[in-house]
Amino acid sequence: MRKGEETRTRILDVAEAAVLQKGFGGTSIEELIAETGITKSGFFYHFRDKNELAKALLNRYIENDERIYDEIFSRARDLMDDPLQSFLLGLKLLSELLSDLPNGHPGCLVATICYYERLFDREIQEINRQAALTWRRRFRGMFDDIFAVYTPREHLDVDQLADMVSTVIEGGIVLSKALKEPQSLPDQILVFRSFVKLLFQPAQRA
Amino acid sequence: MRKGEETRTRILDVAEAAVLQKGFGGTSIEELIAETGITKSGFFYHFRDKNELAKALLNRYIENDERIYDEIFSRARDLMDDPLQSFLLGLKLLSELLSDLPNGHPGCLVATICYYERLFDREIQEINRQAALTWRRRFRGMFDDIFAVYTPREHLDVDQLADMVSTVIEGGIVLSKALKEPQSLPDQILVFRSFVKLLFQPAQRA
DNA sequence: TCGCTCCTGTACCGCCGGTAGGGTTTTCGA
DNA sequence: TCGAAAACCCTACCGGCGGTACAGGAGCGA
Repeated sequence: MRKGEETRTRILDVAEAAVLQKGFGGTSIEELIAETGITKSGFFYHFRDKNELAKALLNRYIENDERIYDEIFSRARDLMDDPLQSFLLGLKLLSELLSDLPNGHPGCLVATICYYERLFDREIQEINRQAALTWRRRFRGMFDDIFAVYTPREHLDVDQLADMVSTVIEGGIVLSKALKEPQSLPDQILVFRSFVKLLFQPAQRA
Repeated sequence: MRKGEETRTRILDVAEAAVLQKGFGGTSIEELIAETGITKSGFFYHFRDKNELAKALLNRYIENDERIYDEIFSRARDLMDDPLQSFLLGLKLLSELLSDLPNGHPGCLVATICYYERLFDREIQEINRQAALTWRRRFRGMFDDIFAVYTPREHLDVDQLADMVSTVIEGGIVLSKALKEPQSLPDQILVFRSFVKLLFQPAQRA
């Protein structure tokens, strides 16, 4: 029971790092069992096939992702009463967290799966879709709170505005990886932060 | 000569569609030769290995990508004298072009390769990096022109602002694919367009 | 007619995903 | 403490795939 969980976790750890570097197709099961110090039979005891590994990997990734967002934005809310200031602080904290990663963001599994769609069954694609929808709901809630207090200088759809957070993060990850500049991702988040600040700044200024 | 080029192009066409749907690892050479109606020997006559196929694919994709941006933004410049208005129009045209794709954007090869880095040699990674840097230079040039005329309401680094265009496009593609909502990508570009408009809007307004 | 481009055909190698099935140790609850 | 379930290991095998090797042939321009 306990031991099984641990081995399973170890496989997932190794697999996650490999998949984010080489994609699913580029990650072989034989390489995973070699690094985990397990046999092939042992692997297939835990996961029926590669698809089930992908599902477990994705679910764990999403869970962890949500936990991080929860922590950051609830801390921001504790420090700032105003919904706009709280959101802006959250973006700042997120940017700092990403800046502190020594090798940059390792990559997003949701994005990886997007570029692999045909290889996986509908269930995984649906998990992926739900993850993106959860992001939308999360940030939409924050923008709703902001709209209750502030009037934007430009009319924008709230869902699209909420999606912009995910867009900037996913796009920032891609750009960071392509450029081999880990700092790009946190920088892009701060640029987006400036845009949000601008959007809710009163039109008339002294 | 002529015939060879044609076959090569046909292989690349089939490969590009397959790679964007399943990634490189998920695309088998055997499947490519089956669809192209060629033999394995024929394939390896044109490409030494999968890595060379990837290189040819990437180079062709980037070339085509550049051509599209050239067309859109030069048309926008023809229609608008003002650099800001011209850029805003360009974003609009880009958004419309992407809206008209029946199945949404098929995916960006540069992003695909990012998530596959370890599978390819340094040369391909460098091509990828140069592509992202070319995007930066292109949009930086446009923002430089805008800064010559307008004063932004918030101080932002020009390179980071230029990168934001790529970020939004790449992120929009990922989100579009994850959500299975093709309209998200053009929508996100328009949200970004509003941000740019806001950034250069005079502080004082009637 | 020569030679080059552009292939086809055949045979083979080793890796990988996955299956099958038997055997062994570890763990934990009754 | 004992027994059963959990958590593996071992061996053998299959078919697909990336890639190699090499022989040969059709078409075509000089």
